[in-house]
Amino acid sequence: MKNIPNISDAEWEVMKICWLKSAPCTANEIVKALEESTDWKPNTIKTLIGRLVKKEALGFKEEGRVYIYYPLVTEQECIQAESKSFLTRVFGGALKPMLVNFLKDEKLSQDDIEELKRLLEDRKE
Amino acid sequence: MKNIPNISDAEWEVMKICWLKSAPCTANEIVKALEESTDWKPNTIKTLIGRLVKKEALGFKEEGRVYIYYPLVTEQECIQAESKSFLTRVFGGALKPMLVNFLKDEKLSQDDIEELKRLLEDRKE
DNA sequence: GATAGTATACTACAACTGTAATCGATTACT
DNA sequence: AGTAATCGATTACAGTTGTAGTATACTATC
Repeated sequence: MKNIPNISDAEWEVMKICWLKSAPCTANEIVKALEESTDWKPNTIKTLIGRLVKKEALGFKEEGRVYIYYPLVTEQECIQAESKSFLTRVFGGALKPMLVNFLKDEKLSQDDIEELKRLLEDRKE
Repeated sequence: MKNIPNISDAEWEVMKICWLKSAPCTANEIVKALEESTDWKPNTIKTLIGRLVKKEALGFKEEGRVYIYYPLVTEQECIQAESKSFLTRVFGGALKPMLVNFLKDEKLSQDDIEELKRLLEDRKE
């Protein structure tokens, strides 16, 4: 399998934009989107895009005068990779203790709990 | 509440040793322990310890000629902090999607599933 | 007391990150 | 044609991290 590059916190925000929009987007579209959720300067965002290209997390095509960018890695792949690294670091790779920890979280609603339970039900053969 | 310092991957390994041993331990004890699980040079480990002291994740007392180190933050606190940052970055802070993601993991045994289900049961009022 | 062994402290250095400013090329407007 | 606006490329710069080497101070030994 393809190996997923490390994506930093700030870079992750850029990727999220690109994943959200199904179509490839220009640097400016990314900048616009991020100016709503962050207070990063356009140059900062350009830098992040550049780094993601270098890491091969984003690809681009020249379209006339501008570049249009598109993800080279899927959100699922990245989530899996990040999750694994988190799990390894914090829980020594042990899935269950991690889940136990989170299932205790206050913020789960009764509905959430129901849904999660159903999910577990389905896993039983 | 006290604010938890950022602890890097490598530093986390050092903290795990300190949390494991309930008693405060010397640099050498930490080095010994880590030489079994990693191939870091003693100096590397000393550096990590030093950084953790500077971040106030570890404290120390001089005990004759050597220092003995002890955690200033609990494992629980750090796990919570890391978990939160992971959740925010990767899942935009949404707990349920994260759990859904992990509950689908292949590596859960039937027993695990049972236990997790019981945990959820207990949460229902 | 000179020397060899330790312990901690200081220094090193490149890669990655967050955060941007500036440069150079091109285009659009006047 | 000259000038301003725009886009991507290059450069900047400090803080963190991984990974250690070197220096310094103290102690134990010969």
